[in-house]
Amino acid sequence: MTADPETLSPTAAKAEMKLLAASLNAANTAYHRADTPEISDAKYDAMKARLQALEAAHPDLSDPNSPTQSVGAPPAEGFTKIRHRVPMLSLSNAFTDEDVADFADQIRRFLSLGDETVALTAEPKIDGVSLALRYEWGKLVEAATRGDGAEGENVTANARTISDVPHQLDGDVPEVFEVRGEVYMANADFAAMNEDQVAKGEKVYANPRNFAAGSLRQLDPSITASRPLKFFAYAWGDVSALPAETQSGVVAAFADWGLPTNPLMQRFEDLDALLAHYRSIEGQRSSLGYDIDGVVYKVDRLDWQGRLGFRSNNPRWAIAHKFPAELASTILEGIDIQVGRTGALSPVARLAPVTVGGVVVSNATLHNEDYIDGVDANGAPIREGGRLMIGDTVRIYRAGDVIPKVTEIDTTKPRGTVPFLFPEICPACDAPAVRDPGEAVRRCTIGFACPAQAVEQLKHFVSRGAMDIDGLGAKQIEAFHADGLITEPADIFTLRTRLDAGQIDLFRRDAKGRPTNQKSVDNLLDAIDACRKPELARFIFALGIRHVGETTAGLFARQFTSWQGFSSAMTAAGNDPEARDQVVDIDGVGEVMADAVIAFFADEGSIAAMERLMGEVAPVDAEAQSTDSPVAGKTVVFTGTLEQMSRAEAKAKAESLGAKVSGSVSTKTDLLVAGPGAGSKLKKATDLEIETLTEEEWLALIG
DNA sequence: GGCCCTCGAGTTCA
DNA sequence: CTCGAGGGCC
Repeated sequence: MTADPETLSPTAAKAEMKLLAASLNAANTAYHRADTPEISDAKYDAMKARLQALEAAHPDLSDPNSPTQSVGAPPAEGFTKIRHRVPMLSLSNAFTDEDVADFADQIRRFLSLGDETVALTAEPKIDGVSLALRYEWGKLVEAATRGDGAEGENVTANARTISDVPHQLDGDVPEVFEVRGEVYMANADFAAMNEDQVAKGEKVYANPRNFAAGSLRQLDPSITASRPLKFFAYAWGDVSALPAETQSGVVAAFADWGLPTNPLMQRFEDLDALLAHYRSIEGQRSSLGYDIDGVVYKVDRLDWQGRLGFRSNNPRWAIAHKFPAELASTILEGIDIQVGRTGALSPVARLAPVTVGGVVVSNATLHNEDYIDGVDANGAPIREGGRLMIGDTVRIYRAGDVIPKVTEIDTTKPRGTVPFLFPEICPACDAPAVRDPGEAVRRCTIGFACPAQAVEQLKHFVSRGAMDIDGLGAKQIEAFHADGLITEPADIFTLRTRLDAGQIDLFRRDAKGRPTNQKSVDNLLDAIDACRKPELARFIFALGIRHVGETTAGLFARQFTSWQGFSSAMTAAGNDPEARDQVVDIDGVGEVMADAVIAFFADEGSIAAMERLMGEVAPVDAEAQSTDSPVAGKTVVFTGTLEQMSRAEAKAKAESLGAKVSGSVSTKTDLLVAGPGAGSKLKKATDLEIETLTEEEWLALIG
């Protein structure tokens, strides 16, 4: 490809163009599949430039579908997003029989059931990938992965290639029915497929779950079709009606509709029988033919599921009883210290690589200084052998089959001899690192001035739950920070003007440190511009104020509704004890959180950084507390004995309707719900002329 | 003051 | 996922 495009014969030009187009398309596919290493970016750019030159010289031969034409159109760099109408939550875990008994007790208490039996279903927990299938009038219309639980990826075309997934359900199916379940790959199929992959020189997967996940997320559905994926249906999301009043009834309906369901699912009224089933499934684990990592229990009655409702991240009516994790032994070769966003110094174990649960692990978290010393927060020993020494043989496992953890020292092996001295200065900036009394964590003391903390803060700023800037991930932040192009959040938004003014050069690296092209620079700047009007909650979260996570940021956003309202309230709280009290009075905010936010709004450095940032972005006002329920925004107190529900249930219900539930009557109380036996609170409420309702009246009010 | 629940922060590997 | 710690209840 050296001949001058102008002088090339049309036949030769056409042949070369065809070849180039094919290579570029292949490279695009490989890149987006992120499967196998392909040609370098430099070579890609050169080939593309050559094709463009040829097309310019021979416009009559140009193919309208040429890969050069896709420039300007959004790259097919992934799947479209689908917002789950009902969030796809994870389950809380039980590890012991006692945990399971606690789970059952908690349900009984929450529902005020007394001695009534709670029937539970039990089914194997498939180690695969969750998938949501939306059926309308029995016809499959959409399939989505779990994603972060709120938003997943649209993998409809891929799901249609799975033979276990019916395109059409049989029988009497509600108008809208979103079936949820697990996509998995059988062990035998996995072994055979991986052999194929080796033969073809393609990527080898570590375990069936990764293979299933990789297969489901292929951009080319024909590849998904070639993978032997299977599916079990066990749950549902958005539905117009339900075919039964119990968990087991709905799953039975699934089977009638033609969906595959797990044959080992059973219903139990007796806890011992339930646990026996757990042990039976555990015994069959190796002969099932597919990977499972525990047994899931669910409250069978759906009306009870409804009353139990949800905690912030998981339902109260289900739990996963996990099998004991696989352990592996390896040598502790050293301990590294990482500096987090808040300056926390976290020790990480450097291990001789070892395979655990099908994955090679060479690092593992050690949590904190005490953990290395082998003691808990109270100084009580947590492991035989005590303090970890470099050179020890340690046992590790992957917590939740993901995060490697060091558990214990293998005291049958020769012990290490080198003690680890926890640093008292920050390894990133040499500033003193101090451990406050009563705290487990040692922290670098200079905040944003520490380069490690600054980078972590910036990463947090652009991260998914925060500003979520497409194409500006951790790697890019590190690179831009190292080049001095981005040293604080506001710098992200001035990249374009600085580039236009010729002050900086962005044509340097992409995610992998390879040269960028005009297109990726344009994409990045457009993505940044698209984030100039963030939701208030995301914006507050992005600031990275200590103790203010996603939930608390949301709380502040709903409370103050505007950036102006929030920032002026926090500034005022710094100067006026009464204003501070008002912040502490917000339900869910205490002294520590309030002071952290106040300190942030009083700090000169952060004030200046925020001012610069506010010149670039404009957070959009949040919705005030929902107002469409009769109790929204009201402060409610429950007293006396509630006869139709427990205190916890009443509180959860009231809060879900936008009410604030308080424990004591004050002038701020709007409503007192008094059951039999109400005493001083009722008297106080009457004295204060606060509206008082019986439990029946309350239930009538909220419908 | 102690207990329970929830939230925040940090973590691995592909 | 896990641990530590904050917040709120008893």
